[in-house]
Amino acid sequence: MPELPEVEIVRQSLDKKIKQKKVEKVIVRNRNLRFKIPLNFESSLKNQKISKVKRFSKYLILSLSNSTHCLVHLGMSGTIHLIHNVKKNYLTNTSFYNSFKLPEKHNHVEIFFKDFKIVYNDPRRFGFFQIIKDDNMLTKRLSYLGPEPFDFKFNKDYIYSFFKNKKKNIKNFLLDQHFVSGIGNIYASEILFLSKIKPTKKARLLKEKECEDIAINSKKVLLNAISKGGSSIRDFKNTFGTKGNFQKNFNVYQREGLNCIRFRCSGVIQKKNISNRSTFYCGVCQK
DNA sequence: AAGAGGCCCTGATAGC
DNA sequence: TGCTATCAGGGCCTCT
Repeated sequence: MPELPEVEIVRQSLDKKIKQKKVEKVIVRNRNLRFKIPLNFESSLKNQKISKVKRFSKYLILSLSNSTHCLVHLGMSGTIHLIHNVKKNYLTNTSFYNSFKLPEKHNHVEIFFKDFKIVYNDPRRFGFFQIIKDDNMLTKRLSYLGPEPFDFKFNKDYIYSFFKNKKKNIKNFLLDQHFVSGIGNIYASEILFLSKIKPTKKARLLKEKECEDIAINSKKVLLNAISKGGSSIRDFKNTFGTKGNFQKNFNVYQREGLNCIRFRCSGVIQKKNISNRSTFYCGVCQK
């Protein structure tokens, strides 16, 4: 489900809702996520105020009033649902919230606030929750990640020099969080399409101009996705239950066999497995 | 050290 | 209808 733009959408709606709110109760129904949720997880959250909801790459960070952090990753299939006290829903204008029905299964973590709760649902359980002791530990925990595409460090020179002597193909590098963080399988294909680069091209063969295009188009694709509310394939919704719209803007992803949208290009969109992830590209205009 | 591949897990869908 | 195989937006671990 979530690449950087989807996580950012969740962050925005979550921050609006729980900033400065106190956690009243925590229920963990299944501790077996990617990492086992420790037994003291509940007590580390309870009675803490959420000072802010932040995000880095695909990680959500709930910063708590005692300067610890709750690090959250949604994995492939994690979603966060906002559930209001039912009684109050009839009295207030909440069609907004009611549009997001809580699934029946896989609600692993519930965090209660005064008059609502947030529920973490994750069928595949690739996501996780971790308590991080302080800012230093948080920095350490995330230090393996490369710059986000928005970072000024993610520029032509960085990319070009990183790719020196690298034998892997460019598609794999866009997915490599050590190189750049936040891009996932959908947006990797989209970025390469805009950059007119074939996903199987070896990284060390990229020209400086192509590296520059990657820097520019990575920002462009992700920012555009955020502005459209993320991509709602497989029903991604933000915490309020509103669907994103970016999937209507896919140029190549899930468009196998359809015509290339590029002006005067006669190509047809191809689908190819690269390291077991499906990859879409135009066989004609991406070189 | 870089790179390839397997694995964690459930659910939806396609094909027989 | 019911079986099996394949695929899904991520990332960690191991092996070479």
